[in-house]
Formats: sequence, structure tokens, C-alpha cells
Amino acid sequence: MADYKGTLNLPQTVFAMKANLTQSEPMSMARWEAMDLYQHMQRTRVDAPVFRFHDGPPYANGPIHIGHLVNKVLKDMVVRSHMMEGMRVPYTPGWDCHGLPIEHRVVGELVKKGKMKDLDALPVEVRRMAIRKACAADATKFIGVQAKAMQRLLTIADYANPYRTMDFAYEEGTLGVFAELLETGVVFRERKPVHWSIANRTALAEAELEYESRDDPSVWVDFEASDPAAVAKAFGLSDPIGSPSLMIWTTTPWTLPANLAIAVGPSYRYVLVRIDGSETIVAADLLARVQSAIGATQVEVIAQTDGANLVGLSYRHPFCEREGRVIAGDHVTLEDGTGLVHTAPGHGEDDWRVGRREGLPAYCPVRDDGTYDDSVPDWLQGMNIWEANPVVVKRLEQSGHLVHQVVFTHSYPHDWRSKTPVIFRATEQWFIGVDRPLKQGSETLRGRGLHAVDHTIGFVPAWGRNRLRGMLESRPDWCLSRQRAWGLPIPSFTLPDGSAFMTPATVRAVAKVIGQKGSDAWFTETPAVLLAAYRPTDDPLAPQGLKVESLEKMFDIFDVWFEAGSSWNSVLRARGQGFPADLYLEGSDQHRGWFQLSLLPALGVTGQSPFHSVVTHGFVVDRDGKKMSKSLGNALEVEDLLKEFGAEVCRWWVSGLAFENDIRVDLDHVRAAGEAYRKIRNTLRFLMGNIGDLPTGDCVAEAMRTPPESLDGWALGELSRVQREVRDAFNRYAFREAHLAIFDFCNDTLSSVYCAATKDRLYCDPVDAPRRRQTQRVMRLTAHTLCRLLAPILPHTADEAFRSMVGEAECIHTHAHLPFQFTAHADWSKVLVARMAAMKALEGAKANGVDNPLDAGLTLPDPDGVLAKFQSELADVCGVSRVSLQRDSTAVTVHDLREEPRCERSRRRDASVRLRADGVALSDRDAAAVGAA
RNA sequence: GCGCCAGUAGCUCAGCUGGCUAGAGCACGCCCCUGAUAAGGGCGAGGUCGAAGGUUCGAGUCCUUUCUGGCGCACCA
Repeated sequence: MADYKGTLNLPQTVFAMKANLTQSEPMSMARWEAMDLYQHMQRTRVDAPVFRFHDGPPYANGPIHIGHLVNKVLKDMVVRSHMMEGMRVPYTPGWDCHGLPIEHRVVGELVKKGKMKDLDALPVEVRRMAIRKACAADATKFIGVQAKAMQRLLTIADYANPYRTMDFAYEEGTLGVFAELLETGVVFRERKPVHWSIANRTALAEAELEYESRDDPSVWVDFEASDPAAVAKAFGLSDPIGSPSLMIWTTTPWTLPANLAIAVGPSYRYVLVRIDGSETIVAADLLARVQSAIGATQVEVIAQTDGANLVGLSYRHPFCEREGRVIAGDHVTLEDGTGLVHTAPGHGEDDWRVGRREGLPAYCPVRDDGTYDDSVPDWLQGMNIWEANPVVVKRLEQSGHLVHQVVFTHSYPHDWRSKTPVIFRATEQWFIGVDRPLKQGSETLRGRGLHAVDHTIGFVPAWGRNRLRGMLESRPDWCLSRQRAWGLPIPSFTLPDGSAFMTPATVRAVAKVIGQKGSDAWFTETPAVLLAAYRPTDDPLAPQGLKVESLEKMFDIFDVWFEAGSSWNSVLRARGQGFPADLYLEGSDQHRGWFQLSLLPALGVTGQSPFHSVVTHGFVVDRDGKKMSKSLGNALEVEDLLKEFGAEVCRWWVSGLAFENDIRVDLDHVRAAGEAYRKIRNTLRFLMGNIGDLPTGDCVAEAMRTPPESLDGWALGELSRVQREVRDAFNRYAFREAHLAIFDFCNDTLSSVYCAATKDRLYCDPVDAPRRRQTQRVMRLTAHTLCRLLAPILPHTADEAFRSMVGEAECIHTHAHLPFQFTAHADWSKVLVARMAAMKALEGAKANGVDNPLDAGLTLPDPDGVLAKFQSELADVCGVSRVSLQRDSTAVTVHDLREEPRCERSRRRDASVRLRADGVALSDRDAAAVGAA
């Protein structure tokens, strides 16, 4: 018997089944780099519509993690999908360089090496310069590490010209934003308590605190009410009862000189009690605990009232010549103390917040060396606060205000370097007021922000709007200043009288110098040099007769968020990329961060939001939904994933994520993505393998001549639909929809139906048979279209496939989607329904020994006669040897054809099969194809 | 504690303004093919929709409470 395998047109292609991504991806990267793909795309599309997408700067601190991978791949799909739409997409990657985490680690290393002691002895400018130098080196190092990894993810961006918040030009742009904001009048200076290290005379961040056990005096103190009658009234009593007090509890007696108020919970119940003969007020729920704590023997409740009724009462400070008043505080709890909270706005975060609302000053009589200033009673002046603790207690005891004292052991914050206890101390800070009227008109930043959120910004997912609105509604004024070294200096000076001096004009003058020499200049240059471009006489805000030489520099730096939040100016505007951006895309934490803190400055300066839309993604968590962290040991390393699976598999995984919510990641998920990748690759490979002998021609035009009622027409219609769906999904940032549409198309439409049904004609028809060529033309267009649809997700594979079709010199990423639309005959949907019924029937026929569909014939019910016009395709569509139709039937009938002769070439049991001259059974079609008689 | 979000088959997700026996894909099981072959195809079995109340003729879908998890409320970015 002759072997006819050699006469078949079997698939052939150089596009390998095995992707070998780990080796081949870097080759694509090298090719793109050699052709300077990013710049090439900018140059060749100068007149194309622009999509302005702006990269939020990751922090240059350590190698990238899975969160970065997700973020960068999502962004890359945005960039590439818009490029595929024919647009020009300028996209500058950026890095956030300044900030505490870097400084903290760098200083930690300096301490470890024993270098910090020497540095501490130097003048502030010199010391800070040394730290800054080390920080800059650290940031630079990690920018390199991250950029390399991001490129390894096959992302396309202007990596040759990134933005870095520590670049001179960027810093100048940031100061430009600040100068404009100064102009609007929303910047102001005010006191605010911060963690303060007395030993190092510096402010500290939470990260620089170590909690250690410490003994402090714990005291219960009676503050006498000024007006007993008012107290009686608050408790609904007609007559005053003795001389009632308000009992507070504190473990920091040294802050009592700064007491300005007592806070109560308005909804709590308070009791007026007589304890061992004297009347005082405490929270009802805490009475029993207070009683046992202070060891009271006789307790008599006189009356009760709500905390709200106590608000407004006044009291005499036990040793300062002033009165305080009772205010409402949401921070008051019933866990400790008396329910009446000693409030010193200069010495506590909550106290400050509440005090601010009540119009109380952040009074802080403690100097930076931890001693009292002259505003306290003379017996305390100049005393160290820790020494003052027992002195204050003694005084209270002598004056009869002390109810009780014990030694209290608690966990207390200590300075990580000096190991000394830290205090809260109010210092002068720079703020951006969100409720201050902007110079022109009565608008405020908060008002503009809320308006933009509600009316001009688009959100994906939609709940981002609520979230950002909620944050804008409740956010406090923005504290801009930090007392640190690694950052952009706030270019303010002090006048000879000690007051702060900074105007839009001085900031602009300094900005010029910093644009030239970088922010180090602030530390190395004199005020005269820094203000070289400044003329006091031209500045209406300068004091009369100001001499620049008389100024002294201040050394606060900006909150790094102000720097990142100025990127719309330092990058988009400074580089002429256009403003505002079409899109910002970041993790959902950036509602509070970059989104909000870019929005506010931009609204202040330009009146516009810096972005038209924001897209947010969730956070990567482990398989159980728990946060990923190195310490928990549940983190996956990007490097390992790239080594084991390659970037394309990771990208396929990302494209399929429901990224709006938490993103669970597990090795199994990436493995599954690897399987899916192979399926798609194989489908593409099958298409390509079958079009190798098709003469070149106009890919689109030739396919468009396909009859709509043919099987090829159906496939083309599906291709057209999928192309539309995928492009639409990309445009809505619905990557998962695009991913699913592509996957389903490859598996269902192509692999399961179209490829299976056309194998016979592709393999067995004569090479030039019109029917075969028609299928090939559709397959060619399908492959070309698929490459373009896949390009944003799988840039390497799409390019590899494309080049193996059209030549090694080509690159898919310089192309755009093919413009075509095709609609198949509408009744094809009914054919597919009939096919499903046929498949079920064939499955049932296996019980009768008809295992191979080619051993079967089918009779399909066709009551409406709609299937008749597809008669010639039905056998192939169902994978059987032949199909007949019956109008008056409702069920599929399977015919066992195993007794009929089988074509040895096509394996079909066709009516035309007969023995040919060489003694082999062939159908007419196959006989013709091999030239057998 | 407060704000936003999520909790649907083993896994990843659809289920729009409440309405046919709750759908996909993956994995799984059985089978076919061996001319896409470290491929391809067919069929099938999987769910008391986090829990508890409530509204309704009817709830995965609306309301309340609750549990679990994520993000945000800091001189962290």
C-alpha cells in the first residue's frame, strides 16, 4: 500500500513550537534597541494623534517586586495598545529619589561604620552634604537596578532619558510649582508637634523610633473649675456643690505647663462625685477604675450628665496664671485615665488637631535642647523637662491638686541613634492650606479638588471617584516641610529679626541656581549666590531695605510627595509633552499619594487636573489573600519568575488579572499562564504553518473577497468581531477582556472549529485549489491580525511570529491594526448550534463503536432549511465524513460508515472512494491531487 | 476606630437596573486522534453564591448586622 503522507500539504514553519523565552526575549530586546524602537516610534509618528500617558515614579529603593511587575506591565499594555492604534505615545519613565527610607538606611550604614560621630561634629551644611552624597549614590544605584529589570519585562519607554526627582532640571521644575503656589497665597507657616530627639536636636520619623520600656510618673490631677455654678448647671443641679474639679490623668507631667484645654467625649456620660471629701468630675464608666487606682475610700455620686454639657466650662490652670476650657475631642477614649484628657496642642498630635479646630495655639514652652523657655513659671524656667517631672509633681502635691501618683512602666518611643526618650514638640512648619482662598476668587484647593473629582476626572474602576473624594473631603492641610537632609530644600531664609522670609521671587531666583547646580547648591552656596538673580527692590514682598547678605538659610526640605506631585510640571510641561495627561495609572494607594498630591498643586497653579483619567490596580497578595512580605516568606521574586517562565508568560498572567481588586499571586497561576501561552503560540504556529505556500498578495483585500456564507467567511467574521472587541477592551483598559477574547478566539473559533474543519482541504486539496487558497488567505489575515492584537501583551512573541511571516527586517511594533470589517452570513450561528448537537450525538455513538468521527455520517435536522446553504461545509465543520439534512426531524442521527470504503489519503468515507490503478482506495479529490487515475 | 474595596465551583473570574434548572476558562475524570505530536479534539462531573437577619410573589443581585482579607487615615513611598 502506498504511503500518501508525502503527498499531503502538511504545516511547515520556522516558528518553533518551543518558545525558549528566557533566551529569545533578550534577543528581541537587543533588536529593538538596535533599531532604537522608542525613538523610531516618536519620529515616524510626529503627526499622529498623541496619547499622553505619564509614569508615576517608583521609589528608587531596592530591586523591583511583583507589585512593580504588575504596575509596569499594565502601563506597557497601555502604551503599546495605543501605539497599535496608530498613536504617538511619548512615555518617560521616572523615579522618586529623595526621602526618608533612603536616608534612613544610608545613615544607618554610616552609624554602623562609625562615621556618624565625626559627621555630627561638623556644621549642619557639611554634615548634610555628606549624607546627601551617600544618598544620591544609593538612589542612582537602585535606579539602575530597577531600570534594567523593567526593560527585561519588555516594556517600551524612553529609558535613555528618564526623569529623576533629584535631577537639576526636575528640581527647578518643582520649585517652579512652589513659587506659583506661593503666589496664590495658600502657603503658610505654623507650629505643629513632631517627634523630637533632644539629644540630636532634630525631628524624627516614625521609622526612627524604637519603643522601649520606661518608668514615668503617672499622676491624677484635679483642675479646679472656674465657675462652680456653671458646673452645677451642666449637671442639671440648681445649686453649686462645693468647689468641683476636673480630674485628668497623665504620664507626662512635664507637659502640664503647656496645658490649654481638657477634652471630653461628648457622647460619654460623666459623673460629678465626691471622693474622700472633695468634688470632682470623671467619666462614669471609669469611676470604678479611678477609685481603685487612686485608692479612694469614700465615693459618692452626686449627679450625671453627657460630656457635651461639659464643653465650654472653664478651669484654672493649677500653676500657670491662666484659664483653660473644656472642649470636645473625638480622640477621647474610655480605656485609660479619667475620660477627661489633658490637652497640650504643642505636645501631641491629637491635641494639636483638636486644638487647631478650637482655635488654640500650638503652645510649646520647650526649646530644642529640652529646656523650658521663659514663658513658664520662674521655678521651671531653663529646667530640663525630664528633671521637671518630679518638680511639677511635687508642686501639684503641695498645692493640693495632686490626687494620686504611681510609677508607671510603659513602652515609650526612643531615638534610634541616641537611645534617649523622644518628646513631642511643636515646631514651625510650612503648610499648603487646602481651605485657604486662592488669590483669584474665593475658591480653595479642596473645593477645586472636589469639583475636578466629581466633574472632570474619569475613574477606572469607578469607585476610585468615591475614594479620592473621601480623601479630599477629610484631608488636613498639607505639611510640606521635613527636618531632614535627603531632599529638595525649601528655599526659605531668616531675616535678622529671626522671622522666615520667602517670596515667589526669591524662590524663582533660587530655582535658577538649583537648575544649574542642583539642590546641593543650597548647602554649599551663600544666600548672595543663591539669590544672584533676585532684586529686593523689584519684589513688593521684600522688607524695606533688605540686604541679601543679611539673610540666613533655613534647612527644611520638601515632603517628597511635593516633588513627585510636581511631575506634571517638571516632566510633562518642561519636556513639552503636553498638559494635562490623558492618563495616570498606579496602585490604589496612590489615591492618597500621587494622584491627590499631583492634583492639588496642579489645581492651585493651573486650575486644571493634571490627568483626564486615572486607572488604579490593587495590591499583590499571596495565595491566601495575605499581604506579601519578605519577612513572611510568601513573596515571589521577579527575577525567579523571569528565569523560570520568561517575561511573556508573566505578561500574559498580568493581562488576565482582574486588576481592580487584590491580586492574588501564586506560582500555580503563573504556571497556568505558561500553559495558556503555549496554546496561543501553537494556534499561531498552525496558522503560519499552513500559509507558507500562499503567494504574496494584499493580505486584507484578498481576504475580503471571501463569500460570507463560506466557512472561511464565518472565521473572518469572527476575526473581525474579535478585533473590534479586543481593541475596544484595550481602549477601556479592560485588559482582561482583551485577554479572554483572544484566548477564546484561539481556542474555540480557531483551534476547535476552524482549524479542525479546514485541515482536510489544507492538507488534501491540490496546492492551488481555490478552496484551499481561500482558507489560506483568511488564515494569513488571521495571523497578521492576531499578531497585532497580541503585540501589547506579548511584544516578543507577536514580533517573532510577524517576522517569521514577513521577514527578519520587519517589526510588528512599527505597524498599526489592519483596517477591515467583515460580516459573515448571519445563519452561521445556527450552524454552530447544530454542530454542538452533532458533537453530543457523536459522543453517544462511541458506545456503538463509532469512535472516530470520520467513521460517521450525520443526518442533521433542518426544520427551517437554514442549514442547506452551508451543506458543502457541514461535514468538515462536524469533522465527519458526510452530512445530510432532514427537514422533518428534530434529532441528530449518526450513521456508522465503518463498512464503507475509506480514502487512504484523506481517511474520509466519501461516496467517490474507489480502488485506483495502484490498488489504493482514494476519493476523486485525492486521486486528482496526486494525479492517480 | 473611620473611609473605600473584595469574599460566587479546587483555582482565576462573569453574573447589567432583583426574575428561566447560577455561567466561563484552568485544573480534574473518561474518551478520540496520532498528518499542529513535549501537539490537537470531544464529552463529563464540580457551587446551601463568607455568615446571620430583613424587604419582596421572587435575592448571588436591595437593606441591616457580622466575620475574613486588602488599601488608605503617619516626617514610609
